[in-house]
Amino acid sequence: MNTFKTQQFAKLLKALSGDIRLNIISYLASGEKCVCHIYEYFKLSQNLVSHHLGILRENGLIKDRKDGKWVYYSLNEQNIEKVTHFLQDIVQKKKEEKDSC
Amino acid sequence: MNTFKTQQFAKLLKALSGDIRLNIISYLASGEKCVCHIYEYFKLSQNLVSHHLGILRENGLIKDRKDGKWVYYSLNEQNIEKVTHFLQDIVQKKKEEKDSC
DNA sequence: ATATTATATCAATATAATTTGATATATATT
DNA sequence: AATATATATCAAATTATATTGATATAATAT
Repeated sequence: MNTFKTQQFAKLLKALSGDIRLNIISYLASGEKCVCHIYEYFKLSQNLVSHHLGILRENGLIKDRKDGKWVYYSLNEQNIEKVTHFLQDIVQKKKEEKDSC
Repeated sequence: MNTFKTQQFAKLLKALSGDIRLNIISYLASGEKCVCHIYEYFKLSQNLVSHHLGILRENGLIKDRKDGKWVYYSLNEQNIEKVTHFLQDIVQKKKEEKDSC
């Protein structure tokens, strides 16, 4: 079943695709946040948010920074952009296909 | 839990995020294909591919066109681009945040 | 009319993701 | 040292998604 590359992006897209996780990503666009701010903001349990942050972190979509007892999370823009570029390339390829008709 | 808009995009991303579905999307970048070509290309069962095409179609990510007994599928670039723009906006917002420091 | 081909759908099962509750770890405060 | 706080992790339960096999529909060909 096709390329390793596509499989990798499918994994990244899956990580982004959860309702909670996409909201967290959106929230982090306004800057670095510690876990407690995130779960208070969304009124979700600490362990649930921690779990979703873990998935985003494991997939390289966010970065973590520890300071005292707090862990601050922020966007890893470069990897998010890899996803947008992958999709953009597909759309672009389609457009070029059209031009050559 | 946050905005309707984010929820919608989470749904679109989920539709894109399956390994099979993302491969189909990639394949359709090279032009319109009928269902039989798609499942033969990937060596998958007809009903499985039909199911995944249904999900992509319901989410507006691909378009269908019936011709005789064939159904041809093609990318709905506009809606795919809505997803990339959504993600791009998040990254952009983060960058602006940085600039103002 | 019958048979064939392309696609979709349905029901059952298998697999995976999410959520909850409990506990562990590490840091900070008293 | 004992307590409190922030975060992570684990196991169990719930819910969602993927896959398979069987059947339905609709168009075409004989």
